[in-house]
Amino acid sequence: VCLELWHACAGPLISLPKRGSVVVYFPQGHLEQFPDLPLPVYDLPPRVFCRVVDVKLHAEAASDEVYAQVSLVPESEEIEQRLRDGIFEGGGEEEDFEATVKMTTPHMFCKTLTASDTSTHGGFSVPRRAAEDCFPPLDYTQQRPSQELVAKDLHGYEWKFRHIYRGQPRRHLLTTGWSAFVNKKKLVSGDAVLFLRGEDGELRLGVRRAAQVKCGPYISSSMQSSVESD
Amino acid sequence: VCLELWHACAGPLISLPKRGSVVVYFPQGHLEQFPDLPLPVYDLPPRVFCRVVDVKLHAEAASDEVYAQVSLVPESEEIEQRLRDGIFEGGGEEEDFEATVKMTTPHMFCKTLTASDTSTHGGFSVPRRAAEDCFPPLDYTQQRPSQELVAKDLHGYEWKFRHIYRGQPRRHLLTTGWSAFVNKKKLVSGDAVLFLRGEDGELRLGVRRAAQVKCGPYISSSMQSSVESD
DNA sequence: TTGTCGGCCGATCGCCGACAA
DNA sequence: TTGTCGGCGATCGGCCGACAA
Repeated sequence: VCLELWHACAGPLISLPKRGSVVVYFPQGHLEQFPDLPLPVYDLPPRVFCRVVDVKLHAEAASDEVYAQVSLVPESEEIEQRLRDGIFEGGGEEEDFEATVKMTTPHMFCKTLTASDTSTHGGFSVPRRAAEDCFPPLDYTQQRPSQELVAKDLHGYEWKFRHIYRGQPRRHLLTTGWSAFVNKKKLVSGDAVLFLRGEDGELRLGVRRAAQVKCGPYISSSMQSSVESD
Repeated sequence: VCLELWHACAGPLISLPKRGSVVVYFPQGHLEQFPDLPLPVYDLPPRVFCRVVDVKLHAEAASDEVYAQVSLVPESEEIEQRLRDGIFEGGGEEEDFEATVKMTTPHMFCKTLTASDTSTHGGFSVPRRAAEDCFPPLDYTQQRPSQELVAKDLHGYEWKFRHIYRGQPRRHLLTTGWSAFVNKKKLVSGDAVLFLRGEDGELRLGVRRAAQVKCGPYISSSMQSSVESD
């Protein structure tokens, strides 16, 4: 999974702990996901100091929803006590990925889809700055310059679009290929699409759904066995 | 869930134990569904004699796959021993539902879908006997007699079809409404559709997917807690 | 008896610039 | 600069009988 794309899709509010850092794990939050769990969990402490041994980035195959798999191992009581006393060694600092992305990957844009963008009547209207920043330059000497764009999503799947500069006044549009993308990703007006040009010039794209009723972040049970493994 | 329709969809190879009967439960088969189960399961006996206290019929909302929820309670050791000795009281007899259905519900048919049935080019060709057995009679004095059919699926959802008798030579067809059904149920050539007219004359329909790679029957963990409850 | 096809017509898709916010 | 619309050509869906398996 492309690191920059993952964070772009996750949005600025999401930050992840660094691998090797220490975080506080609240079993209660985990339990609320499994009210019927047949485990003897009544004596679990309210919080456990854990070392982050791995962070894996994923995306739902069906919805493209991004999530992270954070593997934890409980710290020894000794270290735990020192942490409790305020001696934070390798504490739970997080990476400010937005800032990093802005510096190393300036060629990115995110647009909230309009009714016209998602209707079957036409294509996608690309903001001028976005097209100039992220897409390969067109041959503006032609009357209606166009090219084929190829962009990979979080799963590595390649999407093809016809990018054309036309109309009076002139504007950038994605036409052929766009509706297929909207349909497959089940995008609706209000959702956002984002493009991102990597250092290598490779184009990537992702989606960010409009805010909706959510069930809160899912905490998988495989995390639990990591905790138990100590 | 309609009892006859459930068994029609399940097919002739599926039979269920009667409520109140005694069956042999193999924990091993259950465990294979949960290789990572964090339970102390090493001392489970290879088989447990159980009383069937309930049998509930269900169908997957997404795929219409039928499955049954069989609630078990372990028998006492005493009865278990008597059963072991060959004294079968209320043993695990099963209902031959196919035979019962054939007697009480003769108005049923099952057809494997052809390429033409599932193509977008046309509708569904109804076998003559099927239409005459299951559908309300048409007014054959008309040149192209037709009627609207309404049929409920396993979830109670009503599907509407235009049933027409036309062509040279004459044949029964389902036209308007058929493609919507094919799309929603994601039917492909090789799958089967089945119609069934109940005693009350009400029409029902179900699907039976073509044989494919399966993961074997799913054994839910709620069954487990029933076993544990003793 | 019924599976597939060509013909045909209407609905929808999707590309275009006009126009205005 | 860009969101929405009318126009319109191409494609597709879906109903029909012809024909043959």
